[in-house]
Amino acid sequence: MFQKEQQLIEEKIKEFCKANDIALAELKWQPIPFAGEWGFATSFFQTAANEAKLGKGSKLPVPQKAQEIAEQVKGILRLDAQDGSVDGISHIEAVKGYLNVYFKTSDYARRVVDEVLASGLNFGRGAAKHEKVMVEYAQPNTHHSFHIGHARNTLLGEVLARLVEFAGFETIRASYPGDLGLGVITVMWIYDKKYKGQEPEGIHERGQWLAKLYVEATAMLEKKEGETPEESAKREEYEAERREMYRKWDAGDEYVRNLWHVTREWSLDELRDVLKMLDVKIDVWFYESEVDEPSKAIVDELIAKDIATDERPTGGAVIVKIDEKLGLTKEKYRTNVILRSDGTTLYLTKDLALAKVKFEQYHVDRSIYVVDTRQSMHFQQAFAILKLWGFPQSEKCFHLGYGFVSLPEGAMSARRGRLVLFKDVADEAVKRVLAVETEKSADIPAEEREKIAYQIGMGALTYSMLSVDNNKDIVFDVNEALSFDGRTGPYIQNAYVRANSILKKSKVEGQTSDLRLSTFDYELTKHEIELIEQISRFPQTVEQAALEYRPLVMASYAYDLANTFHSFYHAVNVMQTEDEGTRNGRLRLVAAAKQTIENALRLLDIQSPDVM
RNA sequence: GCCUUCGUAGCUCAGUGGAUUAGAGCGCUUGCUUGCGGAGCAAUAGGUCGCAGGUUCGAGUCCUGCCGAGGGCACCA
Repeated sequence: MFQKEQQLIEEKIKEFCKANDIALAELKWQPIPFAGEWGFATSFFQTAANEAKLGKGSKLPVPQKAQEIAEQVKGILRLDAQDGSVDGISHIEAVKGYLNVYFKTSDYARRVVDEVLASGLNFGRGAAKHEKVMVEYAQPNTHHSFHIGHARNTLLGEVLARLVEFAGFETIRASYPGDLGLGVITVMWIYDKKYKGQEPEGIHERGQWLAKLYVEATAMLEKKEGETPEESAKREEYEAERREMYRKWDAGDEYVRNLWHVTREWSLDELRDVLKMLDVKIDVWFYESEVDEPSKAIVDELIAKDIATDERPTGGAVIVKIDEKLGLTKEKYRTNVILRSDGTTLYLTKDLALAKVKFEQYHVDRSIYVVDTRQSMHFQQAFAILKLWGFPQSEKCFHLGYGFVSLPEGAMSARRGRLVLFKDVADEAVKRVLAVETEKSADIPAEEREKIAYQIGMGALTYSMLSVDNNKDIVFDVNEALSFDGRTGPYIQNAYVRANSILKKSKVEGQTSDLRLSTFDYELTKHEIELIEQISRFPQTVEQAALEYRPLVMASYAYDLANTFHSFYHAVNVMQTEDEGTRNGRLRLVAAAKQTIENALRLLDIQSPDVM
């Protein structure tokens, strides 16, 4: 925001150092980390260290030397500032080896608030990056149900997509459901055997029913301790039936394929509804079943290019000796199979084929995979093979791994049906918020309450998933996830509601342009200064979160911003401000804060309710 | 054995090269509602940043080793 002034000062420092033969190190600017006033700062420690190494100048310890340089620089800058050549700067200080350049508060406040209100929903949006990013997430298996672990995956992916999109990248959202394999066949087998023709009412009931069938089927097929010969025979008979169904599916048997299509659609109906609940709009659907057959073609290509080794003639598989092909002497990526000896494909085969499609058909420059951290080896191998294959994009492939979500009683298990379903948690969230609403917000019409309860409840759940760094495991506790106090989604939403409430009361909602004359030339309190400071950091936070692929950076920022607003709210009473100019300035500041909170929440896939 | 993630307050977690005194939330203790909605604010207590070396003017942050925990290592996904 003050690049011009910063540049000017930088020039003067360089001139000074050149004239005085000081080996100036690179100037790194940062905001002054003290509350109450703002500006930018740089240190001279590196420069002082350089001088010491060269044995030049006074033999002071580095910190003192840095301070000496800072003071000298301050000396020359002050003269210029008094000449009026550095606009918008109030004063300059040399403290502990740092040069602090302070802004004129009224100028700074006006610039920040003006920019936010002029940009609105686009405040913080980055300039076009001219690169295409594809984020792959929401890859649950069909014929199961969407649980809380899938929710973490989907929210991380969606927020990442929103971040890179807002930061200026052209963004494609991709989903890759696993719709084939033994788990899928198992559900179809028991359905066909025991429940043919049945179909529960309701999208979620029907999807969840499939997950229950899987549990039942697994129990029927699992070997038990001390089973009788009759039981063993029964179990083996079931197993044979399941194998036969898999064979028929593979052979394209019409009946089995039809059964598969119908039941798969039940799962996808449920998935699509969950995504709608999470406000996620997927652009491209890659089904595992659709990339399976085409992926076999790339195996031949990799053999022809001498990247893969065909050991089928000796009864083996098709493998890639990754380390050897890369010329590595120490084992790192090792060797992996890309085609089984029986000619069927693997996870890796399909991911390689899919990557090719992403690069060649979708022209993706950066490819991000939001997948469980346990698969990091798989992705390292896949990216290494893509590099061997000659795709320069392999350098910009990124696996956003995340720790798995478990329950206080242990890991979730689809086989045993020990799952916490997303839909159940969402319903519980709404129930809990409604209970609070009824108590605290009796004035809100009943028909509105349900909608608000959903926004708040999902805000709590979503924030709880995003406020932990992605590489950490989460032990899911409903009471923690749906907490409304402290560092939570509702806390941030409440800051938005309060800002909204002030604006509504002051009747300037939607016509803040009438306050354009406010110039912030009154003495700002430290709470106002901190709020403006926090707001001004939003654009760089967007940039950082997007380039580092870290939703947590934005989640932390949103909390800090809300926290600063809540403090401001208590310390400064806007409506009771007597001086009209001051009150108008504060109203504009509240409008800017409201806008920034809304923009931050939107990036976090959390809604901003007007009242709560 | 090799690779990888991690070890910060009683608990859950931020902070990953620079600024007094390492920060939040929960929990504990205590104030604040005749004020724009208290899902809030303010204050107090609580830390040899796993251990030991090293690099650096400067290390919770980088490097090495050790201890402890999780995850992964060719025909599952």
